[in-house]
Order: sequence, then C-alpha cells, then structure tokens
Amino acid sequence: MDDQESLGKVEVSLTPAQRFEEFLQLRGMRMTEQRRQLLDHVFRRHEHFDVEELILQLPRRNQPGHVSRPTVYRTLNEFVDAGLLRRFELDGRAVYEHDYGYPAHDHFYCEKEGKLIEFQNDELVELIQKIAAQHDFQVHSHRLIIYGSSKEGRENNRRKKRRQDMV
Amino acid sequence: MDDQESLGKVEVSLTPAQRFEEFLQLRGMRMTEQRRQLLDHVFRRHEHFDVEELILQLPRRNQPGHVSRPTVYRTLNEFVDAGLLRRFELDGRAVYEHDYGYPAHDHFYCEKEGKLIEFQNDELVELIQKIAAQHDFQVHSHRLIIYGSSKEGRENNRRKKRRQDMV
DNA sequence: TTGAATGCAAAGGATTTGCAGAGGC
DNA sequence: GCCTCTGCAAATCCTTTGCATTCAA
Repeated sequence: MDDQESLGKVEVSLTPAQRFEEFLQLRGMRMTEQRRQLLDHVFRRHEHFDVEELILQLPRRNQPGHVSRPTVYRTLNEFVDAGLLRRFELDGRAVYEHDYGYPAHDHFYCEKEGKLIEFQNDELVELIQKIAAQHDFQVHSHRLIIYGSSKEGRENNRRKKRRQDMV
Repeated sequence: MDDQESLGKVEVSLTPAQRFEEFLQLRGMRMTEQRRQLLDHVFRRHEHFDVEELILQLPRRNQPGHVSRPTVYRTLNEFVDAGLLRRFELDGRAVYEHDYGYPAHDHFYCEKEGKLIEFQNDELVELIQKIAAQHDFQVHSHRLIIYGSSKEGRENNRRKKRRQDMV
C-alpha cells in the first residue's frame, strides 16, 4: 500500500466506498448493509471522530440502519487496513481521521477547549525527511501533535475567568 | 510549572527525589517507602518504560521493596504531575520517560524492531514554534513520533528473510 | 448453498477506585 | 494522633473475541 510520506499530493480516482469495495473483493469479503452504513457516516464529513461519537450518530438499537458496537470496531479496523482511515490515540482512546483522498496534515491540540485543529506544512514534512535521513531512518509515516492553546481557547478562558471573578 | 518549550536547555539544581520532596511538601503529601523505591528505580536509568516493565523490575509480592500495582500507577501519575516524567501512548499503553533534567527530544519508532529511538533537533523545535505562531497557537509542548524502520531494523529483517528463504 | 458477517454476551487488558488497615510526621 | 498512603479486591473504560445465527454472493 502506498503510505510513503509525500508532500500533500492527493490522487483520487475512486470514492472511499469504491476503494473499499475493491479491498473487499481482493480478500473475498462481502459488502454488507452495515459496512455501507458506516462508509456513509464516516466519509460524509472530513472530521476526526472517536468510536463513541460515531456510535451516537448512528441509529439506535432496533432502529433501521443500526450497527452493533463490535461491528463498528471491526469495520473501523478494516477501514484502517484498507487505507481509508488513519488512527491515533488521544487520552487513551482511539481517534480516527480520513486518510484516503485527504491531504496529509498534523494537529494542534488546544488544551483549553479539548479540541484538535489541523494544519498543513510542507516545510515540516521536508524537515522530518531530512532528520530521518541523517539518522539512516526510513520514514513510513509520522504523528505530530502540538499541545497548547489556540487563540479561541485563550479568549474563552479569559471570559470564563472574568465571570468567575464576579462571583 | 516551567513547561514552555525551549531548545534543549536543561537547568537542574535538585535531584528528582529532592524535587519530588518539594512537590509533596507543597501539597501536604508524605514521602513513603514506596515512593522512595519508585524514585530509585525510575530515575536510575534514562530509558523510557511502560508500567509492566517497571513492575517486573521491582521486587515481587511479599519481597522487601515490593510496591503494589495500584500504587505504581498512582505514583507514576504523581511523577507526571510533579514534572518529573512525561507520558505518552504507544499501541494503546502508556509509556513514560524522564522529563525533569533531561533534554527535550523526539522519537523514531522502528516498526521492525518495535523499538523507540530518541533524537534531538533544534531546527524542529524552532519550526514548530514558527508554525504555531502563524496559527496564533501558544505552544506548551509537543509530541512527534516518526514511524518507519531504522538501519538495524532493516538489516535484521533482511537476515530473517534470507533465513526464511532457505527453508 | 456456503462461507463470511453480525449481534450478543462475555472476555481481555490497562488503569482507576472504595475502603479498611498501616504508617508518616 | 491525625490524616495520608497502601494494598486488596472490585470497578471502569475501551476494545476484542467465541459462538450461534443471519445473510451476501
């Protein structure tokens, strides 16, 4: 699978659903109602999410379109194997984001808002390659999270503090 | 606490044990045999470790110097709060490394060997600051892991492959 | 028809917690 | 002596798994 690091180039000819279909065929796996349902929900928006969030968005038990928790976990793993999603850990739980057809990026994590913010920087990718080369290390991928506070986080915080001061 | 990102400068006047002692005092907490024992084991060597590894190094149950699992977890959290350790997640479990008195660094993760390798690069820290500034983001810390394969990993792999080919 | 996928319940692994007794200061 | 800390067992959280049934091809 083509997961060598590159500079934000994105080549897409197939939709995620089509690409997953290929993946299934190749492995003798089947396209089911549940997998279709999850493809729909997961690739409708470009936001990262955790399993809990995803399950809350899906129809409840005994509702049409419901997918059981184990199947959600199983299918997300398949999406990762198929190169559709990337997975990382934040505060001990898995977070997923689009990989296929979505430009490579990194994240700020605003500790005041508990929020992930994406950014893209080619210089960074180049520097990482350079550092790796210096150490004879062959890069496959990387994960960078910059912790701190965004402008919004700092402003909300100030507002909250003022409010507290008034009490 | 002084956890603003800086360029590998390290100012240390106290040993980790002394600094932890201060931390305890400030909070009306006590220096116990178990905390002493863990300080000893954790700061004896500069290697990252996970809880399982640490516990294996400690005396077994009913041996002098033994520390129970919950206390290990509790104490590691305290070390993190005290700024002595930094914690991150790898494959769903917590990994700890020295923070206090130890130069800031990042990691390669060799996927062939399952091994973390440290590196230090000031250019990277500067670039992160620059990117953050561009986004009005105030940096508190960061975590970068570069996944791939080290020279050793690639060589061991080749050796293994050859061996397999012979079968 | 046939093997793969699902849902359920239950297991698993890592970490935390309630509580009674032990132990710093 | 007081209040924190410890160890035990049990709970929690997230995720995976075994198995009988359902279902895609």
